Amino acid sequence: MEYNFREIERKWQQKWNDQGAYKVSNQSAKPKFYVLDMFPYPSGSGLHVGHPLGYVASDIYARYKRLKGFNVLHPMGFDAFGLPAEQYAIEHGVHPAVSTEKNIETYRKQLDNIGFSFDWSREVRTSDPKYYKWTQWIFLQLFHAWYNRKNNRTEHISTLISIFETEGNKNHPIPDSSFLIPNTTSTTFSSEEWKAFDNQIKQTILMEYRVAYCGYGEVNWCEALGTVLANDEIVNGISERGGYPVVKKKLRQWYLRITEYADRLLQGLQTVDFSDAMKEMQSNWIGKSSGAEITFPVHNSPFTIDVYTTRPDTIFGVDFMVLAPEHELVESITTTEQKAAVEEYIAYVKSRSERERMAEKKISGVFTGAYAIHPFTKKQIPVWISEYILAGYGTGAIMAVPSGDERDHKFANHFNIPITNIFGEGYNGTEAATSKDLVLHQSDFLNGKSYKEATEEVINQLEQLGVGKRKVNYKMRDAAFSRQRYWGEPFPIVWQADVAYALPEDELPIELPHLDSLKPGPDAEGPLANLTDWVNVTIDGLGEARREVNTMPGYAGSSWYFLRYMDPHNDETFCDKEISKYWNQVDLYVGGTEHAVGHLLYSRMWTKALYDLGLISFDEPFKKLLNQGMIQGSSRFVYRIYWSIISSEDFDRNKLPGAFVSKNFYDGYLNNDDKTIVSIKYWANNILKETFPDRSDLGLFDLNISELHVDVNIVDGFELDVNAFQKWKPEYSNSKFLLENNKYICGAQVEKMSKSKVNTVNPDNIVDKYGADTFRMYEMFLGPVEMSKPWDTKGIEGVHRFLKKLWRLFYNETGLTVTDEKATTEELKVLHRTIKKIEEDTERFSFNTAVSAFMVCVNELNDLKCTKREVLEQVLILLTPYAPHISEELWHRLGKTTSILDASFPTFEEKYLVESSKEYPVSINGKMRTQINIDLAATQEQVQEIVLNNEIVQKWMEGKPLKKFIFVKGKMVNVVV
RNA sequence: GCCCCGGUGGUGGAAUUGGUAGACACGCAGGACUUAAAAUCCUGUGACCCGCAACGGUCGUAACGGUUCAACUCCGUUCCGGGGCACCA
Repeated sequence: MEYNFREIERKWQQKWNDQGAYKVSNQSAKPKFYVLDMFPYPSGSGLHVGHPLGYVASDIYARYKRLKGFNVLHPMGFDAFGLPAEQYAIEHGVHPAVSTEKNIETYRKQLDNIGFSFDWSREVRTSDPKYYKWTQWIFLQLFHAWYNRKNNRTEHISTLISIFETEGNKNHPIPDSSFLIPNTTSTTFSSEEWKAFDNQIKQTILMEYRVAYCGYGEVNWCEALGTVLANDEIVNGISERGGYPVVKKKLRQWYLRITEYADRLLQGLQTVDFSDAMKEMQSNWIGKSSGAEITFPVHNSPFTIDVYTTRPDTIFGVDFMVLAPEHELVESITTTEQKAAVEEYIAYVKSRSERERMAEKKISGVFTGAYAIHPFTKKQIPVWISEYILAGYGTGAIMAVPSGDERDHKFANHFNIPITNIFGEGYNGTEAATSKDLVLHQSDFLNGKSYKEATEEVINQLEQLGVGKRKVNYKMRDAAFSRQRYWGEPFPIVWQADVAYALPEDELPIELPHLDSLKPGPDAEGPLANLTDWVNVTIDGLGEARREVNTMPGYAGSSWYFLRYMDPHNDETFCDKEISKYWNQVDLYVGGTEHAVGHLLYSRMWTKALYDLGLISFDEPFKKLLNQGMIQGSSRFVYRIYWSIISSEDFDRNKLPGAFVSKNFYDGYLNNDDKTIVSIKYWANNILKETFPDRSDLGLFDLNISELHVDVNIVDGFELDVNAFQKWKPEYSNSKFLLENNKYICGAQVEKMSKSKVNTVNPDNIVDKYGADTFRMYEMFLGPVEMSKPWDTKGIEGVHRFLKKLWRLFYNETGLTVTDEKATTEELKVLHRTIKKIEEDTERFSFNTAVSAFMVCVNELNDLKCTKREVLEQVLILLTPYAPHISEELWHRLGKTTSILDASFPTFEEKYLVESSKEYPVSINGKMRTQINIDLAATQEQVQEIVLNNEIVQKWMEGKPLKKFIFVKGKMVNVVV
């Protein structure tokens, strides 16, 4: 009986599916466990071997927990809305709905091949109206909500209105402190004033408080994509997708007021089990810093400059000030003499694209001619502008302390600004003293004080003088929440006279209308603006209105999908509160780090808002996050000669065959190795002679070789399958190959796995060749899940061999060999050692070492010729999460009638691992010297005596006196002499 | 520039708390079976040295230094690779 994995796997996948073996109920006496994968975006190129890495890991854990007696929720779905889907549709001339459907089907098939235990009856698709009805609904809750800073809660907007009606907004200032009440110069209003405002003004004011709000702001506009991008969708100033230039543009945009949650998002990190790297990435993104805002009056002028600094203690070291070139005060304070220079500089900064400003690092700036007055010394401080100060951060102005800040120091040196040393010997005159451990000098009342003391003291002084205050600052901005796109959720919003009105909840979903052409609308609006019939509506009680034509961004649907899995078919609510109370937080969330500051922050914010509004009962969505590494592709290259030919008259270039040289020759060519170049040229000229026998005038003019990606699937290791290559690229079917050792050797490089680099490996091929169980175990065997590594199919044979070996523990040529005999102690030792190891390794997500442990176990049972049912059954259960198909098959072949999926995880029994005597490793001065067999019942004194009397030990001690005798963890001893 | 992670045989990687470095697998070499091949199985496999033997010695976890009876593991400095953030005050 051979291990026929194809038949076995097909059979069990079918059976499990038919029996609904993975269906999970919302009611169970068992404890719950929620294992979630980041759902994939179904791209046109299908799944590659990198995608399932995390899914295999989570599937193993989910199956393991099931064996451990948990009611496990392990769902899967598709993140089907968003820019990529729209672009794919545009490129392929197919409607997004159609191509998305097709891609999902491909993904589904590929996923099914691998034998995951997903409960597909709970599948969600963000582009399904039944799903996005609730995305829209949640949006409305956020629109109807405001963030109450007094109690740090998201509340319904009605509570804000009643506050306004009784006391105005004096206790709840507008979040944007520079916002002025329309037709006034005030930022506050009384209850009487509120009551007197007309509806439009009231709505404008309320908009300033809403959690989901609309505002005008500078956004990242991408002309080529015709849409706005979020900060985290831009890489180095160009769009992440497509690599198009991005410029600043003022547009009406929806935002989520995520900044109000900054502190809670930060504090929440302490309650969740994320990796330190992930936590750090998020807290860096939130970017909380504390310091002071200080006001500097401008000499001989009515203006003042507000700066934000994290080092107010260094205030006596201020030698100059710097404003962002875009700072609003620049024009007002610049002196007549400096006007020309400043204007020239501002023009220069404007002429530089965002890209250039980011890429370059040279020091530039110009003096405004103005002076600020130091709040304590009353000294005059020159005010400069420079592009290294950004208008968007802090106040857009700084007090520069060159002796304490590296960039300020370089700036001062560059422009010969004298530097005040406030750190005494701590500052060496050549580079800034950035350490916080230094004591202040030349700092008046702060002299001799440390960073901490001085900061306290100076802020108190500033506050007393009324020229500064303690200030906490965040780097994070509110999240842009609208896109000028088609393929996303429409907003349940209509506009009338510049006021946004929410559509009633019972009209949801606002379905995305069908659109044939996806070209952007007029005035930088999305494609929906073209659909005038849909856009213009008449609303009961409101009259004629215009629909919001933006759609929601990709992260809208993914910010709450983990809740929908709990109760996916509910038409009454997004997720029944009792049910979400049962499943509660996601116990294990598996996915890549690339979502660190996008999706993960947004879903954490949504969860907090929903929690505040009383809709769910927990405020952190993910208890434990496991980051899987990326599987990179290992690209292969061939090296083609470009024919540059000397000829006296025309010839048919089409007849020229492709000419490829093996890697060795290419290396020689790169290194300018004369011998290699001569031999390549000789070879190439021979090809010319063969191809054009009657043309002796043809000759190679210059050697020019370039590398070409070649499909990794036709390369065995590094050796190219020449025939397959010629089949793959028919234009090279008559190509010539310059071989080394009779082989064509390819070059290699580790790159991101992508279709364009033809280095993708389709899991279907691996599964077909070795089976899903082998594939699953091999993906784990590759290394720790968290680590990125290049895909390499080479070692897969070893894992496959392991499964065949396992099969032969049950079967030989004649049939089933399993017996009901009692297992020997030796055999039980092997079993229990394995139980312990598998349990420990699975619990700590060390799946690679677990796979190794299985291999050791089978090798040992094989050596013992173990055929005992008692042992083998338990091994199968252990193996189920890792290789479910073969386990289930053998389980049934042992005569079981119930599924192994419902077995329970074996209990480890210590007694089988207890030994009566053991080899004590003995080290002398920490160096391993020998092993001595000692009865475990021996006391420490007896062990010491035996060891010291040992011949070998005595030889090594060479008669030196014993200094110390150390027992190490009860398993070895160290003799110190 | 700053922050984080990492660097272990020919290769992927083990070593969970400072306690026998190199588990497991690939590759390679040799052998068994076979007419042959595939498949399978067995043996060897960090480097160097000594020797008839070995259950002998020395070195060895990027480099250097430190702490310790004992360091892949902790500390310091440097180099290299990967990722993140970026004139963020």
